[in-house]
Amino acid sequence: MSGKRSLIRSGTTVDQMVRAIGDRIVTGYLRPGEKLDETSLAARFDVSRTPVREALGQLSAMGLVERRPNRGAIVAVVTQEHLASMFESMAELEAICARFSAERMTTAERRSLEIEHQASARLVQLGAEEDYEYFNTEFHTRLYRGAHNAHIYEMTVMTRSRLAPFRRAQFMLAGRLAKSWQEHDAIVTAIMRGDGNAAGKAAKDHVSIVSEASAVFAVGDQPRAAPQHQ
Amino acid sequence: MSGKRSLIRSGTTVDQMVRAIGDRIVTGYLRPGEKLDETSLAARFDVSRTPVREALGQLSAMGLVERRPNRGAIVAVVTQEHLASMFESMAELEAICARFSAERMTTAERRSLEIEHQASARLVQLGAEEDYEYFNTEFHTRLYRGAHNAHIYEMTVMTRSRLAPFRRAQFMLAGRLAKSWQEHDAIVTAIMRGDGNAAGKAAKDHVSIVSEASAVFAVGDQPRAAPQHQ
DNA sequence: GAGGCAAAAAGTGCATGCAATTGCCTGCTG
DNA sequence: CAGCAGGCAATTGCATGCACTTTTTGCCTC
Repeated sequence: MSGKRSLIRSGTTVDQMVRAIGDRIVTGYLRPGEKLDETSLAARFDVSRTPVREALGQLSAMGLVERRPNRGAIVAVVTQEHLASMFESMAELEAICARFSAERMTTAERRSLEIEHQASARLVQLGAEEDYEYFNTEFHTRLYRGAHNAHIYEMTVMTRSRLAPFRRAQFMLAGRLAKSWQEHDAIVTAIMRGDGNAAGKAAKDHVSIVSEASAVFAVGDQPRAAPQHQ
Repeated sequence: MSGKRSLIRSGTTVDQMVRAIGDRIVTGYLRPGEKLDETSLAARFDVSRTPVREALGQLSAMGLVERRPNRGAIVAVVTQEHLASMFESMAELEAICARFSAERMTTAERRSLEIEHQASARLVQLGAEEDYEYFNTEFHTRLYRGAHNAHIYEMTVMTRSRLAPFRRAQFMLAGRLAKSWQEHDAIVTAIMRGDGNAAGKAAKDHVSIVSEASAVFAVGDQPRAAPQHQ
Protein backbone atom coordinates (compact mmCIF):
# COMPACT_ATOMS: atom_id res chain seq x y z
CA MET A 1 0.00 0.00 0.00
CA SER A 2 1.79 3.06 -1.21
CA GLY A 3 0.64 6.55 -0.30
CA LYS A 4 -3.13 6.77 -0.40
CA ARG A 5 -4.87 9.87 -1.60
CA SER A 6 -4.94 12.27 1.23
CA LEU A 7 -6.98 15.42 1.29
CA ILE A 8 -9.31 15.15 -1.67
CA ARG A 9 -12.83 13.82 -1.86
CA SER A 10 -14.01 10.58 -3.36
CA GLY A 11 -14.54 9.35 -6.90
CA THR A 12 -11.97 8.00 -9.28
CA THR A 13 -8.49 9.43 -9.26
CA VAL A 14 -9.16 11.11 -12.58
CA ASP A 15 -12.21 12.88 -11.18
CA GLN A 16 -10.22 14.05 -8.23
CA MET A 17 -7.57 15.41 -10.56
CA VAL A 18 -10.15 17.18 -12.67
CA ARG A 19 -11.61 18.83 -9.59
CA ALA A 20 -8.26 19.59 -8.01
CA ILE A 21 -6.76 21.17 -11.09
CA GLY A 22 -10.02 22.73 -12.21
CA ASP A 23 -10.52 24.34 -8.82
CA ARG A 24 -7.07 25.78 -8.88
CA ILE A 25 -7.72 27.30 -12.25
CA VAL A 26 -11.17 28.61 -11.41
CA THR A 27 -10.02 30.13 -8.17
CA GLY A 28 -7.09 31.75 -9.88
CA TYR A 29 -4.46 29.85 -7.95
CA LEU A 30 -3.17 28.68 -11.29
CA ARG A 31 -2.90 31.60 -13.62
CA PRO A 32 -3.66 31.74 -17.34
CA GLY A 33 -0.66 30.73 -19.38
CA GLU A 34 0.91 28.83 -16.53
CA LYS A 35 2.50 25.60 -17.62
CA LEU A 36 0.86 22.39 -16.46
CA ASP A 37 3.59 19.85 -16.33
CA GLU A 38 2.28 16.30 -16.22
CA THR A 39 5.17 14.92 -14.25
CA SER A 40 5.13 17.66 -11.63
CA LEU A 41 1.36 17.47 -11.22
CA ALA A 42 1.58 13.72 -10.86
CA ALA A 43 4.24 14.09 -8.20
CA ARG A 44 2.36 16.94 -6.54
CA PHE A 45 -0.75 14.79 -6.10
CA ASP A 46 1.07 11.53 -5.64
CA VAL A 47 -0.45 9.69 -8.58
CA SER A 48 0.95 8.51 -11.87
CA ARG A 49 0.89 10.57 -15.03
CA THR A 50 -2.02 8.68 -16.52
CA PRO A 51 -4.85 10.17 -14.45
CA VAL A 52 -3.23 13.58 -14.74
CA ARG A 53 -3.18 13.25 -18.49
CA GLU A 54 -6.81 12.23 -18.59
CA ALA A 55 -7.75 15.10 -16.34
CA LEU A 56 -5.91 17.58 -18.54
CA GLY A 57 -7.74 16.17 -21.53
CA GLN A 58 -11.10 16.66 -19.91
CA LEU A 59 -10.23 20.14 -18.70
CA SER A 60 -9.16 20.95 -22.20
CA ALA A 61 -12.52 19.73 -23.49
CA MET A 62 -14.12 22.09 -20.99
CA GLY A 63 -11.99 24.96 -22.20
CA LEU A 64 -10.13 25.48 -18.94
CA VAL A 65 -6.79 24.35 -20.26
CA GLU A 66 -5.14 24.53 -23.63
CA ARG A 67 -3.25 21.64 -25.08
CA ARG A 68 -0.58 21.93 -27.70
CA PRO A 69 0.30 18.52 -29.14
CA ASN A 70 3.70 17.39 -27.93
CA ARG A 71 4.22 20.70 -26.23
CA GLY A 72 2.36 20.32 -23.01
CA ALA A 73 -0.66 21.96 -21.50
CA ILE A 74 -1.14 25.43 -20.08
CA VAL A 75 -3.95 27.08 -18.22
CA ALA A 76 -6.18 28.46 -20.95
CA VAL A 77 -5.17 31.94 -21.93
CA VAL A 78 -8.24 34.02 -22.44
CA THR A 79 -7.84 36.92 -24.78
CA GLN A 80 -9.54 40.18 -23.95
CA GLU A 81 -11.79 39.55 -26.88
CA HIS A 82 -12.80 36.09 -25.79
CA LEU A 83 -13.26 37.30 -22.25
CA ALA A 84 -15.60 39.98 -23.49
CA SER A 85 -17.52 37.39 -25.45
CA MET A 86 -17.92 35.28 -22.34
CA PHE A 87 -19.16 38.19 -20.28
CA GLU A 88 -21.59 39.07 -23.00
CA SER A 89 -22.77 35.47 -23.20
CA MET A 90 -23.18 35.47 -19.46
CA ALA A 91 -25.47 38.45 -19.65
CA GLU A 92 -27.58 36.77 -22.30
CA LEU A 93 -27.70 33.50 -20.42
CA GLU A 94 -28.70 35.16 -17.18
CA ALA A 95 -31.34 37.09 -19.03
CA ILE A 96 -32.81 33.87 -20.32
CA CYS A 97 -32.69 32.30 -16.87
CA ALA A 98 -34.39 35.28 -15.30
CA ARG A 99 -37.05 35.38 -17.98
CA PHE A 100 -37.78 31.69 -17.63
CA SER A 101 -37.69 31.97 -13.87
CA ALA A 102 -40.31 34.67 -14.00
CA GLU A 103 -42.47 32.44 -16.13
CA ARG A 104 -41.85 29.07 -14.54
CA MET A 105 -40.73 29.20 -10.94
CA THR A 106 -42.96 27.36 -8.56
CA THR A 107 -44.57 29.25 -5.74
CA ALA A 108 -42.11 27.71 -3.32
CA GLU A 109 -39.16 28.77 -5.46
CA ARG A 110 -40.44 32.32 -5.72
CA ARG A 111 -41.03 32.53 -2.03
CA SER A 112 -37.63 31.27 -1.00
CA LEU A 113 -35.91 33.49 -3.56
CA GLU A 114 -37.71 36.47 -2.11
CA ILE A 115 -36.98 35.49 1.47
CA GLU A 116 -33.28 34.95 0.87
CA HIS A 117 -33.05 38.15 -1.05
CA GLN A 118 -34.67 40.14 1.72
CA ALA A 119 -32.47 38.49 4.30
CA SER A 120 -29.40 39.54 2.37
CA ALA A 121 -30.30 43.18 2.88
CA ARG A 122 -28.72 42.89 6.30
CA LEU A 123 -25.42 41.80 4.79
CA VAL A 124 -25.39 44.95 2.74
CA GLN A 125 -25.98 47.13 5.79
CA LEU A 126 -23.19 45.37 7.60
CA GLY A 127 -20.91 45.66 4.60
CA ALA A 128 -20.20 41.93 4.88
CA GLU A 129 -18.53 41.40 1.53
CA GLU A 130 -17.57 37.77 2.09
CA ASP A 131 -21.01 36.74 3.22
CA TYR A 132 -22.67 38.71 0.49
CA GLU A 133 -20.46 37.07 -2.06
CA TYR A 134 -21.69 33.69 -0.86
CA PHE A 135 -25.28 34.84 -0.94
CA ASN A 136 -24.79 36.33 -4.36
CA THR A 137 -23.65 32.99 -5.76
CA GLU A 138 -26.65 31.36 -4.17
CA PHE A 139 -28.98 33.95 -5.61
CA HIS A 140 -27.77 33.48 -9.14
CA THR A 141 -27.83 29.73 -8.81
CA ARG A 142 -31.49 29.99 -7.85
CA LEU A 143 -32.16 31.86 -11.04
CA TYR A 144 -30.39 29.22 -13.09
CA ARG A 145 -32.36 26.46 -11.47
CA GLY A 146 -35.59 28.39 -11.61
CA ALA A 147 -35.42 28.41 -15.38
CA HIS A 148 -36.27 24.71 -15.29
CA ASN A 149 -34.05 23.98 -18.24
CA ALA A 150 -31.22 21.56 -17.60
CA HIS A 151 -29.18 22.45 -20.65
CA ILE A 152 -29.27 26.18 -20.07
CA TYR A 153 -28.38 25.48 -16.49
CA GLU A 154 -25.30 23.56 -17.57
CA MET A 155 -24.16 26.21 -20.01
CA THR A 156 -24.68 28.98 -17.52
CA VAL A 157 -22.86 27.28 -14.68
CA MET A 158 -20.02 26.37 -16.98
CA THR A 159 -19.71 29.89 -18.30
CA ARG A 160 -19.83 31.31 -14.83
CA SER A 161 -17.06 29.05 -13.63
CA ARG A 162 -14.89 30.01 -16.55
CA LEU A 163 -15.45 33.63 -15.69
CA ALA A 164 -14.84 33.15 -12.00
CA PRO A 165 -11.12 33.97 -12.07
CA PHE A 166 -11.91 37.32 -13.61
CA ARG A 167 -14.62 38.29 -11.22
CA ARG A 168 -12.93 38.24 -7.89
CA ALA A 169 -13.04 41.24 -5.69
CA GLN A 170 -15.85 42.87 -7.58
CA PHE A 171 -17.55 43.79 -4.32
CA MET A 172 -14.54 45.67 -3.15
CA LEU A 173 -15.55 48.52 -5.41
CA ALA A 174 -17.09 51.26 -3.36
CA GLY A 175 -20.85 51.05 -3.16
CA ARG A 176 -20.98 47.93 -5.30
CA LEU A 177 -22.64 45.95 -2.54
CA ALA A 178 -25.65 48.21 -2.25
CA LYS A 179 -26.00 48.60 -5.99
CA SER A 180 -25.82 44.87 -6.48
CA TRP A 181 -28.64 44.42 -4.01
CA GLN A 182 -30.79 46.96 -5.79
CA GLU A 183 -30.18 45.26 -9.09
CA HIS A 184 -31.13 41.95 -7.57
CA ASP A 185 -34.20 43.62 -6.21
CA ALA A 186 -35.29 44.66 -9.67
CA ILE A 187 -34.91 41.07 -10.84
CA VAL A 188 -36.81 39.66 -7.90
CA THR A 189 -39.61 42.15 -8.27
CA ALA A 190 -40.05 41.30 -11.92
CA ILE A 191 -39.99 37.59 -11.17
CA MET A 192 -42.58 37.95 -8.45
CA ARG A 193 -44.75 39.81 -10.93
CA GLY A 194 -44.16 37.05 -13.44
CA ASP A 195 -42.88 39.61 -15.89
CA GLY A 196 -40.38 37.65 -17.95
CA ASN A 197 -39.22 40.48 -20.16
CA ALA A 198 -38.56 42.82 -17.28
CA ALA A 199 -36.74 40.09 -15.37
CA GLY A 200 -34.59 39.31 -18.38
CA LYS A 201 -33.73 42.92 -18.95
CA ALA A 202 -32.92 43.50 -15.30
CA ALA A 203 -30.69 40.43 -15.20
CA LYS A 204 -28.89 41.43 -18.34
CA ASP A 205 -28.23 44.89 -17.01
CA HIS A 206 -27.04 43.48 -13.73
CA VAL A 207 -24.54 41.16 -15.35
CA SER A 208 -23.37 43.83 -17.74
CA ILE A 209 -22.54 46.07 -14.83
CA VAL A 210 -20.66 43.30 -13.08
CA SER A 211 -18.80 42.62 -16.30
CA GLU A 212 -17.61 46.16 -16.56
CA ALA A 213 -16.58 46.20 -12.93
CA SER A 214 -14.67 42.97 -13.42
CA ALA A 215 -13.09 43.85 -16.70
CA VAL A 216 -11.08 46.48 -14.89
CA PHE A 217 -9.36 43.82 -12.86
CA ALA A 218 -8.95 41.50 -15.76
CA VAL A 219 -6.91 43.94 -17.78
CA GLY A 220 -3.96 44.25 -15.48
CA ASP A 221 -4.19 40.63 -14.54
CA GLN A 222 -4.45 38.81 -17.75
CA PRO A 223 -1.74 38.68 -20.32
CA ARG A 224 1.10 37.97 -17.92
CA ALA A 225 2.99 34.73 -18.25
CA ALA A 226 3.37 32.15 -15.53
CA PRO A 227 4.04 32.98 -11.91
CA GLN A 228 5.79 30.79 -9.40
CA HIS A 229 3.38 29.25 -6.98
CA GLN A 230 4.00 27.33 -3.78
CA MET B 1 -12.11 -6.24 -41.22
CA SER B 2 -10.13 -4.69 -38.47
CA GLY B 3 -7.29 -2.53 -39.16
CA LYS B 4 -6.87 0.84 -40.63
CA ARG B 5 -7.53 4.29 -39.37
CA SER B 6 -6.63 5.73 -42.68
CA LEU B 7 -9.65 7.82 -43.51
CA ILE B 8 -9.47 9.96 -40.42
CA ARG B 9 -7.70 13.26 -40.40
CA SER B 10 -4.55 14.08 -38.53
CA GLY B 11 -3.81 15.16 -34.98
CA THR B 12 -2.93 13.02 -32.03
CA THR B 13 -4.42 9.59 -31.70
CA VAL B 14 -6.62 10.82 -28.89
CA ASP B 15 -8.04 13.57 -31.07
CA GLN B 16 -8.75 11.09 -33.80
CA MET B 17 -10.57 8.89 -31.32
CA VAL B 18 -12.60 11.80 -30.02
CA ARG B 19 -13.64 12.69 -33.52
CA ALA B 20 -14.23 9.12 -34.62
CA ILE B 21 -16.36 8.17 -31.65
CA GLY B 22 -17.97 11.59 -31.40
CA ASP B 23 -18.95 11.48 -35.07
CA ARG B 24 -20.51 8.09 -34.67
CA ILE B 25 -22.56 9.33 -31.77
CA VAL B 26 -23.57 12.58 -33.41
CA THR B 27 -24.56 10.88 -36.65
CA GLY B 28 -26.56 8.33 -34.74
CA TYR B 29 -24.47 5.36 -35.81
CA LEU B 30 -23.91 4.71 -32.13
CA ARG B 31 -27.20 4.89 -30.33
CA PRO B 32 -27.96 6.30 -26.89
CA GLY B 33 -27.41 3.68 -24.23
CA GLU B 34 -25.09 1.62 -26.36
CA LYS B 35 -22.14 0.24 -24.48
CA LEU B 36 -18.72 1.63 -25.33
CA ASP B 37 -16.27 -1.09 -24.56
CA GLU B 38 -12.72 0.16 -24.28
CA THR B 39 -11.11 -3.02 -25.49
CA SER B 40 -13.37 -3.41 -28.52
CA LEU B 41 -13.01 0.22 -29.49
CA ALA B 42 -9.25 -0.06 -29.16
CA ALA B 43 -9.26 -3.13 -31.38
CA ARG B 44 -11.70 -1.56 -33.81
CA PHE B 45 -9.43 1.44 -34.37
CA ASP B 46 -6.21 -0.45 -33.94
CA VAL B 47 -4.85 1.55 -31.05
CA SER B 48 -4.26 0.74 -27.43
CA ARG B 49 -6.80 1.33 -24.73
CA THR B 50 -5.10 4.45 -23.45
CA PRO B 51 -6.16 6.88 -26.19
CA VAL B 52 -9.62 5.33 -26.21
CA ARG B 53 -9.94 5.93 -22.50
CA GLU B 54 -8.81 9.52 -22.84
CA ALA B 55 -11.24 10.06 -25.68
CA LEU B 56 -14.11 8.63 -23.66
CA GLY B 57 -13.18 10.94 -20.82
CA GLN B 58 -13.28 13.98 -23.07
CA LEU B 59 -16.52 12.92 -24.69
CA SER B 60 -17.96 12.49 -21.25
CA ALA B 61 -16.85 16.01 -20.37
CA MET B 62 -18.69 17.16 -23.49
CA GLY B 63 -21.80 15.31 -22.47
CA LEU B 64 -21.81 12.90 -25.39
CA VAL B 65 -21.04 9.82 -23.31
CA GLU B 66 -21.85 8.79 -19.80
CA ARG B 67 -19.31 7.17 -17.57
CA ARG B 68 -20.11 5.00 -14.61
CA PRO B 69 -17.01 4.41 -12.47
CA ASN B 70 -15.78 0.86 -12.84
CA ARG B 71 -18.77 0.03 -14.96
CA GLY B 72 -17.84 1.27 -18.36
CA ALA B 73 -19.11 3.99 -20.63
CA ILE B 74 -22.27 4.23 -22.69
CA VAL B 75 -23.49 6.69 -25.28
CA ALA B 76 -25.26 9.38 -23.28
CA VAL B 77 -28.91 8.63 -22.79
CA VAL B 78 -30.93 11.76 -23.25
CA THR B 79 -34.23 11.85 -21.48
CA GLN B 80 -37.22 13.40 -23.20
CA GLU B 81 -37.02 16.17 -20.68
CA HIS B 82 -33.38 16.92 -21.29
CA LEU B 83 -33.93 16.72 -25.02
CA ALA B 84 -36.68 19.28 -24.74
CA SER B 85 -34.41 21.52 -22.73
CA MET B 86 -31.76 21.29 -25.43
CA PHE B 87 -34.20 22.16 -28.17
CA GLU B 88 -35.43 25.09 -26.17
CA SER B 89 -31.86 26.21 -25.51
CA MET B 90 -31.18 25.92 -29.20
CA ALA B 91 -34.03 28.26 -29.98
CA GLU B 92 -32.76 30.80 -27.49
CA LEU B 93 -29.20 30.53 -28.74
CA GLU B 94 -30.20 30.91 -32.35
CA ALA B 95 -32.30 33.89 -31.42
CA ILE B 96 -29.28 35.51 -29.82
CA CYS B 97 -27.13 34.73 -32.84
CA ALA B 98 -29.69 36.15 -35.22
CA ARG B 99 -30.15 39.28 -33.13
CA PHE B 100 -26.42 39.87 -32.92
CA SER B 101 -26.02 39.08 -36.59
CA ALA B 102 -28.56 41.73 -37.45
CA GLU B 103 -26.64 44.21 -35.37
CA ARG B 104 -23.08 43.24 -36.15
CA MET B 105 -22.61 41.47 -39.44
CA THR B 106 -20.26 43.18 -41.81
CA THR B 107 -21.53 44.27 -45.17
CA ALA B 108 -19.71 41.37 -46.78
CA GLU B 109 -21.27 38.89 -44.38
CA ARG B 110 -24.75 40.25 -45.01
CA ARG B 111 -24.26 40.15 -48.73
CA SER B 112 -23.01 36.61 -48.86
CA LEU B 113 -25.74 35.43 -46.51
CA GLU B 114 -28.32 36.96 -48.80
CA ILE B 115 -26.74 35.56 -51.94
CA GLU B 116 -26.50 32.03 -50.59
CA HIS B 117 -30.01 32.22 -49.28
CA GLN B 118 -31.39 33.32 -52.63
CA ALA B 119 -29.43 30.63 -54.39
CA SER B 120 -30.95 28.01 -52.17
CA ALA B 121 -34.39 28.85 -53.51
CA ARG B 122 -33.57 26.65 -56.48
CA LEU B 123 -32.94 23.69 -54.22
CA VAL B 124 -36.42 24.10 -52.82
CA GLN B 125 -37.97 24.13 -56.27
CA LEU B 126 -36.05 21.01 -57.18
CA GLY B 127 -37.00 19.37 -53.93
CA ALA B 128 -33.33 18.54 -53.39
CA GLU B 129 -33.50 17.55 -49.74
CA GLU B 130 -29.89 16.41 -49.42
CA ASP B 131 -28.48 19.55 -50.94
CA TYR B 132 -30.83 21.74 -48.99
CA GLU B 133 -29.78 20.02 -45.81
CA TYR B 134 -26.20 20.94 -46.57
CA PHE B 135 -27.14 24.50 -47.35
CA ASN B 136 -29.25 24.67 -44.23
CA THR B 137 -26.28 23.79 -42.07
CA GLU B 138 -24.22 26.40 -43.84
CA PHE B 139 -26.93 29.01 -43.35
CA HIS B 140 -27.15 28.48 -39.63
CA THR B 141 -23.40 28.41 -39.27
CA ARG B 142 -23.30 31.82 -40.90
CA LEU B 143 -25.67 33.12 -38.29
CA TYR B 144 -23.53 31.73 -35.50
CA ARG B 145 -20.43 33.32 -36.91
CA GLY B 146 -22.20 36.53 -37.73
CA ALA B 147 -22.90 37.08 -34.05
CA HIS B 148 -19.21 37.85 -33.59
CA ASN B 149 -19.14 36.22 -30.20
CA ALA B 150 -16.79 33.28 -29.85
CA HIS B 151 -18.31 31.88 -26.71
CA ILE B 152 -21.87 31.90 -27.97
CA TYR B 153 -20.58 30.34 -31.15
CA GLU B 154 -19.03 27.49 -29.19
CA MET B 155 -22.13 26.87 -27.13
CA THR B 156 -24.38 26.96 -30.13
CA VAL B 157 -22.30 24.61 -32.23
CA MET B 158 -21.95 22.23 -29.31
CA THR B 159 -25.66 22.23 -28.65
CA ARG B 160 -26.44 21.72 -32.28
CA SER B 161 -24.13 18.74 -32.53
CA ARG B 162 -25.71 17.17 -29.48
CA LEU B 163 -29.10 17.61 -31.09
CA ALA B 164 -28.00 16.28 -34.45
CA PRO B 165 -29.02 12.66 -33.84
CA PHE B 166 -32.55 13.78 -33.10
CA ARG B 167 -32.94 15.97 -36.08
CA ARG B 168 -32.49 13.58 -38.91
CA ALA B 169 -34.98 13.46 -41.69
CA GLN B 170 -36.74 16.64 -40.69
CA PHE B 171 -36.95 17.71 -44.31
CA MET B 172 -38.77 14.57 -45.23
CA LEU B 173 -41.92 16.04 -43.81
CA ALA B 174 -44.14 17.24 -46.59
CA GLY B 175 -43.70 20.87 -47.44
CA ARG B 176 -41.03 21.33 -44.81
CA LEU B 177 -38.50 22.41 -47.41
CA ALA B 178 -40.50 25.35 -48.65
CA LYS B 179 -41.54 26.40 -45.18
CA SER B 180 -37.97 26.24 -43.98
CA TRP B 181 -36.93 28.56 -46.79
CA GLN B 182 -39.64 31.03 -45.93
CA GLU B 183 -38.59 31.02 -42.32
CA HIS B 184 -35.01 31.63 -43.35
CA ASP B 185 -36.26 34.42 -45.54
CA ALA B 186 -37.84 36.15 -42.58
CA ILE B 187 -34.56 35.94 -40.72
CA VAL B 188 -32.52 37.22 -43.64
CA THR B 189 -34.90 40.08 -44.27
CA ALA B 190 -34.70 41.17 -40.65
CA ILE B 191 -30.93 40.93 -40.68
CA MET B 192 -30.65 42.97 -43.84
CA ARG B 193 -32.81 45.61 -42.18
CA GLY B 194 -30.59 45.45 -39.13
CA ASP B 195 -33.62 44.68 -37.03
CA GLY B 196 -32.19 42.56 -34.21
CA ASN B 197 -35.41 41.90 -32.39
CA ALA B 198 -37.24 40.75 -35.49
CA ALA B 199 -34.31 38.55 -36.51
CA GLY B 200 -34.18 37.01 -33.06
CA LYS B 201 -37.88 36.32 -33.02
CA ALA B 202 -37.84 34.86 -36.51
CA ALA B 203 -34.92 32.60 -35.63
CA LYS B 204 -36.55 31.43 -32.45
CA ASP B 205 -39.77 30.60 -34.25
CA HIS B 206 -37.83 28.79 -36.94
CA VAL B 207 -35.97 26.60 -34.49
CA SER B 208 -39.09 25.94 -32.46
CA ILE B 209 -40.82 24.62 -35.53
CA VAL B 210 -37.87 22.40 -36.37
CA SER B 211 -37.87 21.16 -32.80
CA GLU B 212 -41.45 20.11 -32.99
CA ALA B 213 -40.91 18.41 -36.31
CA SER B 214 -37.92 16.56 -34.88
CA ALA B 215 -39.48 15.67 -31.58
CA VAL B 216 -41.87 13.43 -33.43
CA PHE B 217 -39.02 11.28 -34.60
CA ALA B 218 -37.25 11.39 -31.29
CA VAL B 219 -40.11 9.90 -29.37
CA GLY B 220 -40.15 6.51 -30.98
CA ASP B 221 -36.40 6.49 -31.26
CA GLN B 222 -35.15 7.48 -27.93
CA PRO B 223 -35.74 5.67 -24.72
CA ARG B 224 -34.89 2.24 -26.06
CA ALA B 225 -31.87 0.47 -24.72
CA ALA B 226 -28.89 -0.58 -26.79
CA PRO B 227 -29.12 -1.95 -30.31
CA GLN B 228 -26.58 -4.24 -31.92
CA HIS B 229 -24.32 -2.32 -34.20
CA GLN B 230 -21.03 -4.14 -34.08
C1' DG C 1 29.91 38.51 -28.55
C1' DA C 2 26.31 36.76 -31.70
C1' DG C 3 24.70 33.09 -34.42
C1' DG C 4 24.29 28.35 -35.59
C1' DC C 5 24.58 23.54 -34.93
C1' DA C 6 24.44 19.10 -32.48
C1' DA C 7 23.93 16.36 -28.67
C1' DA C 8 21.70 15.86 -24.31
C1' DA C 9 17.83 16.60 -21.36
C1' DA C 10 13.18 17.05 -20.62
C1' DG C 11 8.63 16.04 -21.53
C1' DT C 12 4.81 14.18 -24.20
C1' DG C 13 2.18 10.18 -26.46
C1' DC C 14 0.97 5.65 -26.58
C1' DA C 15 1.37 0.66 -25.30
C1' DT C 16 1.45 -2.76 -22.00
C1' DG C 17 1.03 -4.88 -17.40
C1' DC C 18 -1.09 -5.66 -13.12
C1' DA C 19 -4.27 -4.83 -9.27
C1' DA C 20 -9.03 -3.90 -8.21
C1' DT C 21 -13.82 -4.03 -9.17
C1' DT C 22 -17.94 -5.76 -11.24
C1' DG C 23 -21.19 -9.00 -12.72
C1' DC C 24 -22.08 -13.64 -13.81
C1' DC C 25 -22.09 -18.41 -12.85
C1' DT C 26 -22.21 -22.20 -9.97
C1' DG C 27 -23.45 -24.81 -6.29
C1' DC C 28 -25.22 -25.03 -1.76
C1' DT C 29 -29.06 -24.21 1.61
C1' DG C 30 -33.63 -23.89 3.18
C1' DC D 1 -37.35 -23.86 -6.72
C1' DA D 2 -36.10 -19.36 -4.78
C1' DG D 3 -32.30 -17.24 -2.62
C1' DC D 4 -27.72 -16.42 -1.40
C1' DA D 5 -22.53 -17.11 -0.73
C1' DG D 6 -18.42 -17.83 -2.99
C1' DG D 7 -15.54 -18.02 -6.90
C1' DC D 8 -14.36 -16.91 -11.78
C1' DA D 9 -14.11 -14.38 -16.08
C1' DA D 10 -14.35 -9.94 -17.99
C1' DT D 11 -13.42 -5.19 -17.70
C1' DT D 12 -11.94 -1.00 -15.72
C1' DG D 13 -8.36 2.04 -13.33
C1' DC D 14 -3.86 3.22 -12.69
C1' DA D 15 1.27 2.59 -12.98
C1' DT D 16 5.14 1.93 -15.62
C1' DG D 17 8.01 1.61 -19.80
C1' DC D 18 9.60 3.05 -24.13
C1' DA D 19 9.70 5.72 -28.44
C1' DC D 20 9.43 10.08 -30.29
C1' DT D 21 9.20 15.20 -30.25
C1' DT D 22 10.51 19.52 -28.44
C1' DT D 23 13.56 22.33 -25.82
C1' DT D 24 17.73 23.34 -23.77
C1' DT D 25 22.58 23.46 -23.41
C1' DG D 26 27.22 23.61 -24.71
C1' DC D 27 30.43 24.20 -28.20
C1' DC D 28 32.16 25.89 -32.39
C1' DT D 29 32.50 29.34 -35.95
C1' DC D 30 32.60 33.81 -37.62
